[in-house]
Amino acid sequence: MKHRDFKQMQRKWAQAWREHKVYAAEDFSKKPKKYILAEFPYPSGKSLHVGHMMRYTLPDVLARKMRMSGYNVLFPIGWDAFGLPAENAAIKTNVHPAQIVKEATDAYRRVLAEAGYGFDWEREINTTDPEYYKWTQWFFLKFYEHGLAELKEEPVWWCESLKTVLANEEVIKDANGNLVAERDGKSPVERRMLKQWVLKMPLYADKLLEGLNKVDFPESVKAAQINWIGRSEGVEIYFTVDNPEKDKIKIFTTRIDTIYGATCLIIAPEHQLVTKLTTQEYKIQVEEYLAKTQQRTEFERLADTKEKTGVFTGSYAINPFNQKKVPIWISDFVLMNYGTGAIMVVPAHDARDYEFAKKFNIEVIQVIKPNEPIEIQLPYTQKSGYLINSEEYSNLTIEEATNQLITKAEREGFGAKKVYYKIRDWLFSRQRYWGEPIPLIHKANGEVEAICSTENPDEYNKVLPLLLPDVPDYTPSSDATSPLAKNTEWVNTVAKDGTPAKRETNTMPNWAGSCWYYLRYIDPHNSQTFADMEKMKYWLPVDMYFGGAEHTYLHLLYSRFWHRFLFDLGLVPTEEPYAWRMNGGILLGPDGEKMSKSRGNVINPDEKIEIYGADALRLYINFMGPYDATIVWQEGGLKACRKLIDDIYILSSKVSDKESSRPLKVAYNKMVKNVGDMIDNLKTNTAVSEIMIFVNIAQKEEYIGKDEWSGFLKVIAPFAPFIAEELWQTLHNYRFEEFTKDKSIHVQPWPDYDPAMVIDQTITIGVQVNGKLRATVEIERDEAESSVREKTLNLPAVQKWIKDKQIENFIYVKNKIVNIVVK
RNA sequence: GCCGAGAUGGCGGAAUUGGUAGACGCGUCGGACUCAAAAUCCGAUUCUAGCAAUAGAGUGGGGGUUCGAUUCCCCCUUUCGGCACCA
Repeated sequence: MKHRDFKQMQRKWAQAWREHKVYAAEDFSKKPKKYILAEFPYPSGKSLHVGHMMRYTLPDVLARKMRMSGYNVLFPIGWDAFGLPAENAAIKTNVHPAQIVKEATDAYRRVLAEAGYGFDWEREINTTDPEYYKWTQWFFLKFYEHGLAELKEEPVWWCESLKTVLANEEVIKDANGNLVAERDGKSPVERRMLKQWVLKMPLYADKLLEGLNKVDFPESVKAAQINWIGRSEGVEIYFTVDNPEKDKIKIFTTRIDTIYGATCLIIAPEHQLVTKLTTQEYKIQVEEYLAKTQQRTEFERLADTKEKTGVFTGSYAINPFNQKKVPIWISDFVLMNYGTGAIMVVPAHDARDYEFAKKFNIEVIQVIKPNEPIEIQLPYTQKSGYLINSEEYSNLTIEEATNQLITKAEREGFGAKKVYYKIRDWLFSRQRYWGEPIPLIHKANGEVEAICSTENPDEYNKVLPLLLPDVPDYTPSSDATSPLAKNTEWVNTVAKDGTPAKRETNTMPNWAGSCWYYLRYIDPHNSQTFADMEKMKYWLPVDMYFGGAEHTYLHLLYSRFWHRFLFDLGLVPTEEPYAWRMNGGILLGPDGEKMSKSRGNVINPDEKIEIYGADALRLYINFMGPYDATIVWQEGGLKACRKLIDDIYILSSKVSDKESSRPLKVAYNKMVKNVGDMIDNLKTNTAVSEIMIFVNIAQKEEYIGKDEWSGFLKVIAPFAPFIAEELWQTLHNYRFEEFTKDKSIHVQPWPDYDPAMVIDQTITIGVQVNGKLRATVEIERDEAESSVREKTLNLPAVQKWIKDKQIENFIYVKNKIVNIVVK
């Protein structure tokens, strides 16, 4: 008896569960809450990708198990639907992006349900829904009102093939080291000078760092975010130029202790003093150098780190500590957009400085010596040792010297402590159509005005959402103007004072909507506010957050920033949005290579569900390995899972009113305990193994008692929700027409196990002689050592090894192992 | 260069606080059923030697701690991912 008509069954139950709201979460329930979140999909293309299934399967198993274990579980889903794929498809097919999104979400919704995911469909959200983006716009205005959203003219990343600017976080290196758009992994980017909206994320750098101590994220994510934020504590020192105007050059260093070893200053080619400091004598060389650096793209400048280049300006500066005169050079390895755009060169203690000094014959003075009298090679870059050649600071430790040097600089006014960060402003405007309109206007006099105040509901409810208008043509252009600019009727408006004004025509990046979607799930239909505070207090923070590693610097950083800002305004109850995070691994094709259409090794979940059924595919995804591992697809494993389901159907014919045999009861209780523990520890691969072990044992039995069968179905319910439901209904002789939520297996309590049953009374332990296993012996649980000793010493296999020898030590670890040490 | 995570049979992967390494599954081999194949079922399967009992080796490599190490410590190799002239 096999059940192969899974398609019809999947559809039937998916529909019934949805109609009866089997997976609905309850606000303010007295049960303990669990908010389990998996990153919501971007609906593009025809259907689900196997990556989606990799991402949602384990969280779904967990959510189902938690629900059965008595938790009030919130496991929601929605659509992150603004952005390029829908827009590009729209341009190509001449269908409105809203229509494309609708078709895609309809398809996704159906497939997700038929794959057996128990989402709370009552809370489905869509970032492109005006009722949703009304609040995205409202939040943006909050940033604007608090001075965190700003219009800035600076070099930004422009992507010509996507025809929009991109944020730093959206620019990555491809396999060849070229800078490309993260979106598609191939479109090259270039620098352009443009006036754009930014969110001032660096102002939250310290809070974002501190917040990491309060959350349970993988080490890799924490380390990566810390590195991306790039906090660096140091000192700014003002060197005086030896010229009639006594110009000051501000340098930044984290190694003030090495200042007596500074033998040169270097300023960036873009530094404002370049022209002034260049003497007549060096003018030609400097101009040549500047021309050469300008030709090099930023990419070349960053990539070409092997060979240092530079040119002397002809000017000198005075080290304020020892009045030493040092030459001022220009080099493109000094970056204008970090620190002060000027550095002191200490060749003896910095690898880059050393390289530069060697090439241009700059003096090298060693000022730090390691504590141990060991031979060292310059540059000595370790931050340990004591000072030499540093006048009154000589012989001090690095820490002592650092403190004293800072004190002196601050007292005498030629320096100050300073912290710099690598993290930059978040570039927040895009020149594309399919995004949230930015709710600001530009007055004729150049002033920017918000279209409403976020403090006044009467006002903002009238003008928000600022609807995305229709335009004759969404095609983006190369001149960095947005398609919205083509709708002049929409663009022309009036300011509050009645003067003519133009609307901001850039749109928000598609990351905007995902910055707060987890808040909206909590209260998706609220028309008064983005989410009710009491409901947020009940549900927040997200207890477990599953997603992709690619979002470490993007979504995961952006949304933490967004949330922390809202917390500071008192709008959300927690400092951090996500208490715990796990990144999903990657699924490789059957050939062990990354899946790609060109390689033809892409696994299509629709196809697999068609052949093997959703339950089998879900079991296999759980079985193939840990959630965060990189795993190779093995069709055989999927077949084995299909076979497991067939075996379960066959087993159902053995269900009897008689009591199960003792061995089966033991196996059952162990299975219930192990599977439960393993799901709780997210080890669903071994949980599936435990189910297989039980099935293997049960197959050898003549019959299975109803109690064990009923518990077994509950245990498999999170993994194989369809077959579990089907067999549960059969077991109870329920009629489908009379289905109600409380008859569903998925709301039944998780089965208990008998602790006495899971502990074996007779156990087999290993017997070692000198640490080598020589035999095994059967003992009673907690058997006395003397008895175990007698038993083991008499074993022939042991006798053989100890016969003429003296027993030095007899180690018996209770119920675990015996080790006989002989000489 | 820096940061993070890894390295266990032919393959995916298992192994509470250190306590019988290789669970479970795939694959392979042998057998049953069949005219035959598929499907299914039964058995074997870390490697080496041996007909076998058995012995030796074995969790990337080398040391160390321990009665005992996949697990703890030190050094090294290597794979994957990320960052990278950030002063």
